[in-house]
Amino acid sequence: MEGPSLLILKEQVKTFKRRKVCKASGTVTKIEPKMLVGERIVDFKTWGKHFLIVFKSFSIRIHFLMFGSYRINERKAASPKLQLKLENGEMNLYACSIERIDEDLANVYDWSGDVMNDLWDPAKARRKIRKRPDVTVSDILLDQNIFAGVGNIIKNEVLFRIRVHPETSVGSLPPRKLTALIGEARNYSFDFYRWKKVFELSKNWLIYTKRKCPECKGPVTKRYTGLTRRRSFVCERCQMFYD
DNA sequence: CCGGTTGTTCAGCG
DNA sequence: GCGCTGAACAACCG
Repeated sequence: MEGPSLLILKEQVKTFKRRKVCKASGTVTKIEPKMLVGERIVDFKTWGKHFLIVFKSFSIRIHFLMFGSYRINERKAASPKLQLKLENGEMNLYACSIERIDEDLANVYDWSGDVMNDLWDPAKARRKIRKRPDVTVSDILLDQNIFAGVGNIIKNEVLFRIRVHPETSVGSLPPRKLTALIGEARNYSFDFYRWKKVFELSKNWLIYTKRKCPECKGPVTKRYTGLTRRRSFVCERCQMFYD
């Protein structure tokens, strides 16, 4: 689950804000669900792929990883990692990682590193990238310390949109291409968000899982790129290799 | 029905 | 102590 999906979740639970937890249960082991009972939800926040339930003196961090899912005021067959019953509804979280954060969130998260946050700072991202010229664009986009919220789908679509090959090292990018990469990481994330809300995300993929390039109609090749070895779909003709 | 994956952490190694 | 690799986990789709 990539960053934009968490913004959608945040909207779906906003009616639970300022509500108290009436019941809490689940198979989670890192926290004791019962400790949440009686606590009032102060806010919901996201940082990249982290979904944060903020209580008065602590927060709960949810990470959905690859297979996590949720239901709001609905359930599915599987037993939830965490189920919260509020005064006005319920939230069911499945197959996710759940941790308690006792520190002040301001000391844990740098909001300017989240591509979808109002405080996103592209110049700061650029400075971080400049320090690691040998890293591939594939790996740099997936680096949560630089582009929190970007996942493998966003990576693929951003690289096609700016016509850069996934195996290009960031140091060899012309300055304008680097600007485009940073800009499109945020820009495509918002397109992802808008399309996902209307169930048209996959319909709008240009390169991800595609077999034919939408531009030149040539073949799309599948590679496992960078140190992360994540899937990359690439048009070898349109996504020029700068090196 | 099996293979693959919108992701991350950690053990084990040299 | 480091950087690197691969395993582990998980659930659903095609």
